Amino acid sequence: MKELVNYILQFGNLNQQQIDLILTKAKEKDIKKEEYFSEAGKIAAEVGFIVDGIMRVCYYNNKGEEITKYFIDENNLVVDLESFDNNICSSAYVQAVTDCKVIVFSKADWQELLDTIVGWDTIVHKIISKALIQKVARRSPLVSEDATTRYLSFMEMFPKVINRIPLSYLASYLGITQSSLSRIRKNIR
Amino acid sequence: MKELVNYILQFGNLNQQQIDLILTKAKEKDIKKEEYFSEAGKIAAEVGFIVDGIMRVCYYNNKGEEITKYFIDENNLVVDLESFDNNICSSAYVQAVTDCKVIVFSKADWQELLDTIVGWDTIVHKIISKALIQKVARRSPLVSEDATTRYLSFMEMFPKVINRIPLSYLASYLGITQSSLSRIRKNIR
DNA sequence: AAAAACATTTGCCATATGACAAAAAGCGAT
DNA sequence: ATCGCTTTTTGTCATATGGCAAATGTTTTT
Repeated sequence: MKELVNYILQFGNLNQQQIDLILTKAKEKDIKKEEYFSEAGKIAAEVGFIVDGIMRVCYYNNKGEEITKYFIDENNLVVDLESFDNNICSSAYVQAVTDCKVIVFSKADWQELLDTIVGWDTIVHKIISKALIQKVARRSPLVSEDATTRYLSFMEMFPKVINRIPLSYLASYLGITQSSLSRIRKNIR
Repeated sequence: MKELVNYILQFGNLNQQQIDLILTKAKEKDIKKEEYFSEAGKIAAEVGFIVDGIMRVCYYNNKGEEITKYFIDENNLVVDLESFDNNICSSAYVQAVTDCKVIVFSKADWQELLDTIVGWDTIVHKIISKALIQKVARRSPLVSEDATTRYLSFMEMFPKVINRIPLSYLASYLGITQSSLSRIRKNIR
């Protein structure tokens, strides 16, 4: 739980009592490779914090292709915000790409913490804003760059991730086919 | 100012006194076509609300091309969050695409409102989260769709915007060249 | 170790998009 | 209406990427 506490304290201060309260609600959970953290068509029920492993957020586009919207790795929150906040069914699902260890909070517990701990809502908002800004910042450049540049940027940005994920997932994240990506890799060597 | 008040009240309740206080800080401002609302290399100094007109958020990529990251139109907030929140220089700039009428708040006034009005921070966070989620949702599909699909989606999503913006801006938003976009338009007719 | 299942690479060809330049159309100022 | 400037369209050709299928490589199961 140490990682979670460190992560939270980056965004604001809490006293020991508050931290302890948060930790009473936290449950460790293992998610095996390829299993789901949350599913499309359901309402997101948990907030998670990835201690170890990589997940991906996906959806099916109108051509029926499975698209990886983004990867989430260690020391990051994983939650389908739109679904969680608004109690609406999600159009996306979150799947473990590798075996994952996560710390989860149920929706009810999460709400209770928000109601109980003064300042917790501010911290949560900061965490979420930062994550969203990051998502936009990562996804946006993909639109205007060519495939090779996208791959190189990804490698630079996530050197630790790139060798732990299947080629096909990365290709769909980058918006290219898996054979194109394979050729790009060959050209780079 | 009616539009601004309506917009705000969608996200939470405020009493008349609180609304009045907010309005004392609000200043109307006209920005002519092609003028800047905020500039790259500077720290964002204002939060704006577009009453009329369209703006675009841009940056130069590493090839020196000007990229339009997104368009913002009527009844939306315009603020460079990363720069505004963290007091860091922005890498992006915001330019009026048409003549614009905006309501602006200086950073100091904005901060004062946050400190004074109970519940205002929650409303602001909701507004910002929603805007960020929307940005991700709009930008993401561009990665995996082909150019024609991107254009059609844009048309469907922003029928009121499409005829008020130059082709070149839209092309850079969609991640294609302006001649490709021109050809795509021809094929659709 | 062999077989089966899955992931990646490669070949071949079709197609979409880019690059560059010129022509055409649109628009504002006089 | 005309001129000059900007935006959009079009032509030509080069190139990147996609689609599909086969071959190769890798991992898992038995």
